[in-house]
Amino acid sequence: MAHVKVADELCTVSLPAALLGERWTLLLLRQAFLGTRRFEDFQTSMDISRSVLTERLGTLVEEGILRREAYKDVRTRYEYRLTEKGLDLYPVLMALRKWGDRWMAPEEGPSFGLHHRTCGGDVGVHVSCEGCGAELTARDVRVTPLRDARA
Amino acid sequence: MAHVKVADELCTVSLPAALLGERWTLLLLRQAFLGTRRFEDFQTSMDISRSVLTERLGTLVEEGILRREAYKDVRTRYEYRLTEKGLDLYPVLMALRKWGDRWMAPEEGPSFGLHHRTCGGDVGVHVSCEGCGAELTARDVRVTPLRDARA
DNA sequence: AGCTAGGGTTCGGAATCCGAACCCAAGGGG
DNA sequence: CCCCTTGGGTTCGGATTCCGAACCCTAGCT
Repeated sequence: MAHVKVADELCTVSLPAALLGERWTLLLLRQAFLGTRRFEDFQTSMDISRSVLTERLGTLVEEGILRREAYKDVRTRYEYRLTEKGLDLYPVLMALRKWGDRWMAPEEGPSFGLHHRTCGGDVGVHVSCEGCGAELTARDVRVTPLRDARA
Repeated sequence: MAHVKVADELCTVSLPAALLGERWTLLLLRQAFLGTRRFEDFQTSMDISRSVLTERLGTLVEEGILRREAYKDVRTRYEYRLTEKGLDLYPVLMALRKWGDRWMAPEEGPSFGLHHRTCGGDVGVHVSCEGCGAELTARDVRVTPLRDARA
């Protein structure tokens, strides 16, 4: 594997990476998956500045990952909820968590547990071959530049 | 699911998220998985400033995700290679790519293909139950705060 | 002796981030 | 009727971080 070069603007890893690799965005999504929906709750639970939070929520809405929706509490409030596109980021967060559990876990273990709602089993994340079903690591995968490869 | 609060410093999602959510880090890892190893190659392939690259490579080495190693070319050079801890981030990158393929792919499709080296099959990423094997979405998972939960 | 290449470091200016203060609309209380 | 509170923001000045460009150092090559 000799230093494959790809055009960033067209790479389906770098596009999401640029988005999620912005400060706070991943944390914000973690909160969203934990059920946080309101501006105030995001702000206090993550300890982010209000201006930056406004901005991040804004780009996530623009990107179609969150949806801003009015609803009636005692009066009109807004909530930010994951769209289908947003929910589809679940594997990314789970992969992150698996890695965190293994390599960065504090002594006391993870701060919350995740279990299959119906059978109680642990949640796993696996990279596998759609063809033969084998579990794959980076070494088992061949990378083929499809276009725009120069060196 | 009513807005679970967790201490950030102890959460195994936010710890890695803080690390990977730093600008450039995810892109750098993508390059690493594509086989890039040398300072110059990282710099030109990602178009990152040299000072920031030095810094990022430094923190990744500190974190034990990359290893800086001297080797003999025509003379002594250095390369940055993924450690076991680094290689273990593969599922994160794959999950990112799957999502990118589905939601941000340019017209022409992804810029490179990934296939199982031995059977040629597509690479998949799945969140599933370790107990019953069922494929899981966010909705199928119950979150249980294990400690430090306050509201 | 001078040139080149890899791998950095060191600037000063530009873009981001932050905390704190402010704004505004809609109830609620007195 | 007036003031207070709450959610959801916006605005501001100062502190960080980022960036590009220039510089440095070492070995080999010519």
